[in-house]
Amino acid sequence: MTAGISSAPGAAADGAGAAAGWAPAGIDQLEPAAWDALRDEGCTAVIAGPGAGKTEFLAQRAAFLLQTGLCRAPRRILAISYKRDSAVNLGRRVADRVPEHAGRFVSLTFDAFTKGLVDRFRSALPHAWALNGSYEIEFWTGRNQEDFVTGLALRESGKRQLDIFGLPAKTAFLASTVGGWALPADPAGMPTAAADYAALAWWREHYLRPGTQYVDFVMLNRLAELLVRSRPQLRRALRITYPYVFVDEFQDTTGAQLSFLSSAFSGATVTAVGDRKQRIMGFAGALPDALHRYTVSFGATGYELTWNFRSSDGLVLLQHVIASRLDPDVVQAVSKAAPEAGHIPASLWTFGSAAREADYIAGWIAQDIAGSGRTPADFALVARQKVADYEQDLAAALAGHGISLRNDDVKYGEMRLQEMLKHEAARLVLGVLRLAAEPGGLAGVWLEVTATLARIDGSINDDAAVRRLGDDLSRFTRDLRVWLAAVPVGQADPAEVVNRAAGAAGLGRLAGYVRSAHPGDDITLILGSLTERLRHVIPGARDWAQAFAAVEAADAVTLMTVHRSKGLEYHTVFFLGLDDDQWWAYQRDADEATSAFFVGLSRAAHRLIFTSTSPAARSGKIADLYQMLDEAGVPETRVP
DNA sequence: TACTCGACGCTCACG
DNA sequence: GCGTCGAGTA
Repeated sequence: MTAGISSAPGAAADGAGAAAGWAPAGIDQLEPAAWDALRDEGCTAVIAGPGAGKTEFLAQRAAFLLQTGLCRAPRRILAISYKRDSAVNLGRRVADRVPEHAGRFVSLTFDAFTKGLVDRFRSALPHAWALNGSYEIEFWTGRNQEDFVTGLALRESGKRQLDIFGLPAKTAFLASTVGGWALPADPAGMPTAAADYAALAWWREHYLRPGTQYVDFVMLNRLAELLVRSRPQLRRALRITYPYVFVDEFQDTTGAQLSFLSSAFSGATVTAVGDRKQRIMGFAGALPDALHRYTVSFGATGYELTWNFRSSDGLVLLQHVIASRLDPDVVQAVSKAAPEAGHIPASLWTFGSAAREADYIAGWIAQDIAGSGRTPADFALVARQKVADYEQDLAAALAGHGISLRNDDVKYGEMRLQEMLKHEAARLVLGVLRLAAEPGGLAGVWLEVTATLARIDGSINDDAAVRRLGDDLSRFTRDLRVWLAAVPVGQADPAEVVNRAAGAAGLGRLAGYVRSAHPGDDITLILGSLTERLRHVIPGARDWAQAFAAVEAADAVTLMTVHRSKGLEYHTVFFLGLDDDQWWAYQRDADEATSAFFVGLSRAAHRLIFTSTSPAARSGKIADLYQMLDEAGVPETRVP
């Protein structure tokens, strides 16, 4: 854990001397290419395949810059990610590694950063693009965009031709057409190119208008880009504050984001990390060659990390077969994972029916858990898409062995399960229910619930008031327990159960609290979602305690799409549905589909099992994928 | 009210 | 590629 520490934390000294003596803290080893990239004083493009320890590399690079004084106080490092989760994770990792400098590491999503610029410097926007009052953020659907393009084509030509301008339809209109147009400081002249003309028309309809102005995050990005391009003072201030910029998952960068980076940070030292082989956001506007374009325009030095800290030898060999298909020049990765004996690294199981598949997988997982001490959370079931198709059979089969299945992607009411379970209000209500159903033994839940109640009450620092809240809570849960005891699980109305529990805080006060503490969130949506989730788990529960625990499903086998699995890892991964139905889009973009295949299969650390219920798939549209498995020597088992 | 036909989403995402 | 949903028809 502490191997390799040779620089005292905080012993920041000047320049090259300190840099030469610096060594990473908190990890055992770093591969040579990572060392070189980490100490490079210019812009870098770091190719990091699955399991390369991207987050750790960035955290160590941050430690290097902060501890050696290359990034001297009060200057900061700006780290840009795409997902909120990733931004939070990276921030946390840096705080772990260099707590004394954590305040100078700013980890944000791309959209959070650009929106923040527009909000803080809105008065500096060129007159023609001024924000008049408070704007509204709109989430336009593909349909909205298509209607706009159709309408524009109709107005301009009288002909109902979608692609009259050769414009992309659906969500690509905002991502490419609006995102691809740099706002002119003075929009007096009419753009001549059709795409730019359409982009301006979009701005006219939604933004350059009297009354409320509507934007989405692509438009906020364009406004932020205009801001830094047209105000040299702001650009200078940004570069002084953030001389170092990190961009994670660079292969997912859109054209708009790349243009923002160039306008805002072309003088800064940028560290871009990514892997073209994991580019699976093309349909949402990610550029096909973002890393290459960045390398050219920023004059970045390329590095390739080839150690894989996640996957065993056999799996790394399999990954190489698919990686070579995506990039013939790819360097063979080297497994640095602790080996585990006794596993067949990869196999392919084929079944006669979906029911048989679910039964067999469930039994196999149960047996493996019983014999190994692993927990359900060590297993993931990954599918290309439409995971809901699998959920019922698998959940029932696993439940037969006392194992629960969690589908983070599924929406209950208006919210995704993952989102809902993290929300303070849902956690409060669920906590109250669990306290009522399981008296004693849930100390952590008690603390969380009383803390939330104190925040709602505004009495968090008033000991007497907090004690009173605790007493009220005891009384409340006791009454709720009596009520629950009188209602059998199967016969209760979940909505009433949730509403009663919400009464612990007072429904009106809870709603008011959510409005002020979580602007934009809606208590009725949250409680509605929790109600639906409860309704969903009740049939499988023997009593209330079981039902409430099942809502959270903390130790469960996870079922998810390839897209959600990105960045995660599991001991054993089942890659479900190697058939034409799941992979119908293969023909549309074989490269992106192969990348999705690569992302999904590279989540596995020790065991990977592909499954199919369609014997015809081997010679169907995804014959290529099967051929790669054959090439890698993956054995096939026909399960009767 | 029952039926047909055709368009469309699927995979992500934001304070 | 296919299931789902909405518009249109009788």
